[in-house]
Amino acid sequence: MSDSRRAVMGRPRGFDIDQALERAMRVFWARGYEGASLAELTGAMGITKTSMYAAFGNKEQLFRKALQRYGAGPAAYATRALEEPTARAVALAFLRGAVRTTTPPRGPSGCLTVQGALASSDESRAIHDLLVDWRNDAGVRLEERFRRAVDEGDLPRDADPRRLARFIMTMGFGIAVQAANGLGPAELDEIVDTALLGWPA
Amino acid sequence: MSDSRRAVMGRPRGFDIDQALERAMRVFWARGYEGASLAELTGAMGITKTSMYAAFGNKEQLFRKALQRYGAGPAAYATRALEEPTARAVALAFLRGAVRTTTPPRGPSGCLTVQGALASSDESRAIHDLLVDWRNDAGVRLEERFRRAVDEGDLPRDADPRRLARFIMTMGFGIAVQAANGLGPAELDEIVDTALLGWPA
DNA sequence: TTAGTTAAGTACCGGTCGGTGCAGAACTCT
DNA sequence: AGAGTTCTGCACCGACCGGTACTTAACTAA
Repeated sequence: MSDSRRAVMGRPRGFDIDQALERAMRVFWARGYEGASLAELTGAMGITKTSMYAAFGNKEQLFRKALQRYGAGPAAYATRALEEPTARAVALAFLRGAVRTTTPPRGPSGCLTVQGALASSDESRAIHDLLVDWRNDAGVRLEERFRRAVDEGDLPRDADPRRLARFIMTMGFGIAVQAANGLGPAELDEIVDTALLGWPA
Repeated sequence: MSDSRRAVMGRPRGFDIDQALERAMRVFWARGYEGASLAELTGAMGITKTSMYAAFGNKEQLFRKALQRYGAGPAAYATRALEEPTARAVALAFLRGAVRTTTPPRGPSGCLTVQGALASSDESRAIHDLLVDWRNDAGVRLEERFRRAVDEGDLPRDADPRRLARFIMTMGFGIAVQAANGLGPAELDEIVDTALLGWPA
């Protein structure tokens, strides 16, 4: 491994592919999949359409790569939250993370996976479905974590892990919309506190 | 008033303008503002582009009329809920209404005001802002209702009406996303029950 | 019948969409 | 140096975008 220093043939790429992807991700985040035009994407990436196609394939694959990067970066809080010791701490960390990510000091408000393609025309059905799966996967992982919490006695025996996970996911999605509506982190944190008032002891 | 039977000059309109608007609304609901093309809109409306422009002005005004119709029709639950006798009943009616409207037996899943233009390119910024205002207005009306509930002693003196309203709105938005994700009314009703567990006595 | 008014259908507008063909530039390998 | 390989910039593609000019159809008023 570590061929990164191996000399490669041909003209070397004239731009940082990671930085270009980061910028594309932010455009998709702000505009959604269909709302982001190639002109705006490549403009923000600082490269031409030709270079984008050579490096990423096409717009759809660029979005898929951007979504991967989003999951590993801004949305990593969702995975980290699962490591908290109690179900309540998981829920709190998850929602606080959602608040932080959807209200960055600079950068787009909201959540890429929600803004990406909630509604869309037929051509981008593939992206729409990809995002549905992405969001549902996050819910399933939360559900499994809560199920473990029941096993560990950290949640009451009669608690319904699936239901709790869906509730937390619903709050997360709602937070994304509220962030797009202009609410800031302080206001959203209040909402999170309110949501957890009824959390099973 | 009631000039509807007055004879009007010129060739009579060959389609039902109300029905056409209803169909346009459903296309916007499913596709969002930008995702709905004139071709698809007029196709569903059963008229030509020319007739649409003559009757509604342009795409943006068609959307505004469709949004009005949405507020008076599918989204009327939001206003009706305010008439419930207690704050808790208001919250429950609001969320149950959101569930029903976002999961119709036939017709698009989700909420038109959320799917419409969460993320969008610059050209449709006007529609984006219109929807932000629409959603925020709904929150303000809920807040006022909860404030009244505090005055009437129906909510505890220390309850924060704005915070509660924002929480309920957040749940409503989240429900819209979950509906778009494929959840059905039964599952969403469970989520609503979970959300109201911590509602102030 | 004729003039005036409004709607409908066709054919078209410039602009932008995502995507490419091609020539040349910049590199490695022999 | 020369061949082989890869990336870049420009010009361009057909398709579709929202929107419109113009002719014709269908009505009322005189």
